[in-house]
Amino acid sequence: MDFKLSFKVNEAVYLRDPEKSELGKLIIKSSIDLISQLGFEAFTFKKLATEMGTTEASIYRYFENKHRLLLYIISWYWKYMDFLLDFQLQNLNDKKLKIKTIIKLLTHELPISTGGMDYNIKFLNQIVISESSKVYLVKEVNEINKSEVFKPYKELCAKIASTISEYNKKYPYPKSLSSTIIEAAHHQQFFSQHLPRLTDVTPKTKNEFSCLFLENLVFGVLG
Amino acid sequence: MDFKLSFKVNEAVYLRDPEKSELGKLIIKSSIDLISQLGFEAFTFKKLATEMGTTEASIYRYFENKHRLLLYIISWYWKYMDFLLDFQLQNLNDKKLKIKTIIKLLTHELPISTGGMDYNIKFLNQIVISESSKVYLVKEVNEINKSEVFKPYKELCAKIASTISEYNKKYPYPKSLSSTIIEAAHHQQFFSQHLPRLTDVTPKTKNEFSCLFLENLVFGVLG
DNA sequence: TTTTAAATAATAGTAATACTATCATATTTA
DNA sequence: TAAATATGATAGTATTACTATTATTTAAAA
Repeated sequence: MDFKLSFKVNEAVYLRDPEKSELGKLIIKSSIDLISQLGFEAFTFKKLATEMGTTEASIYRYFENKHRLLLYIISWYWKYMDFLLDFQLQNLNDKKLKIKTIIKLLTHELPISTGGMDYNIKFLNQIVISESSKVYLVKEVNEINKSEVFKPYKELCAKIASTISEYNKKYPYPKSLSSTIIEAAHHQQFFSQHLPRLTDVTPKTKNEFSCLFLENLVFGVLG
Repeated sequence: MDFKLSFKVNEAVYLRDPEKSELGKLIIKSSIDLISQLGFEAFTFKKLATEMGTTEASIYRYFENKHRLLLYIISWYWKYMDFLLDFQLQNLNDKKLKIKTIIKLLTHELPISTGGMDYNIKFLNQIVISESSKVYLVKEVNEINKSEVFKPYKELCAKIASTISEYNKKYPYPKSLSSTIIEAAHHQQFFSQHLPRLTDVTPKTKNEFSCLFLENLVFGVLG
């Protein structure tokens, strides 16, 4: 099985499409490595350029600033999740199993053959957990939102919401529950790693914890 | 009723205790105003100093950097919430009502007579919603956590968790539910303001929405 | 194949940020 | 009254977050 995964990210996010050149793809790949290593605050275009053996100016031709670059990476991830969701939910008829599959997808490192994948998924996962909320928790959120760059997140959220509504037609908050489990999946994973007192994680449940908590939560509310 | 609210924030957060001088108190007050106005990313000590009519150097004598200052503000808020919680839960015997009170506290602008309060609570609230997760979503989280500066958050979380356990002794994830409702209270408020498609907010429910969603969620899981 | 256009590299430069250091002066405390 | 402490005023540095210019390489069109 030889294939390439590629997703079209909204043009407003970049100045030049990074998927369309080798340098562009290297920028994304290297950013994922470097952001996961340094954290978003310490990550700079200078460091990225040095790491890649190119210049700051070259990177600025692709992205206006590092926030846009992060937005690109996170958007890519949301599209990727959307794809995986379609892929894994197809042929599933059991509605409960559908929701369980969604929760597994949200709380585990993503499964994919490394063959078709240029980016380090383990690192991408860490970035999504620690940095994704920084793309919208900014003063300019309303401005940024106008260019529809948050669409992938909204679509993912809507898709999960429709699965929730399928499972329980009467539940009144499918979208809020959906965004809550996405966000909770991230912060429960973060907390269980770094601030375990904010969770009920135990050494034994370590890897399964966030998944178990969310399953209990979701089926608790939905019945 | 004439009183002053003041909470001891962990010494590791500051270089000099801002509660102990007029300049210190002005730093906190002005920071709350300026961060809520500019957002944390655009907020700098230079701008704060200019706003206050003092110098950068003076502010650096109180806080190592702006991240520590934010941590101070957020810690103060957590302690304040803890106090309000004690205050509002005292004499309440109905366990369901206790949880409802907690959710109201988390999802509404905080009620307090302006008399005893130096800080702008409306602004503080906006900061907590938009910026609070930035204090722990950093690469140095483990290092920072060693100095116990996240204790106020953990204690608040533990307090809410114990109320949850009181209500339903068998529920296995009181702390995770607690941190989840705290975080969800913030992001559902943020989303319903800025990215409403991620929620089920309606023009009619606007102000009550996050509260209603969380009540439904919590009593859904806890029975 | 040549011409042309586009992408990248190399280099330089600027304003702002995130600090650190020094010294004088004012204020408090011993 | 002396000594310690807090603040103000000023300066300075390394890094960040860009923008601009020109030369060189690579790719596309004629």
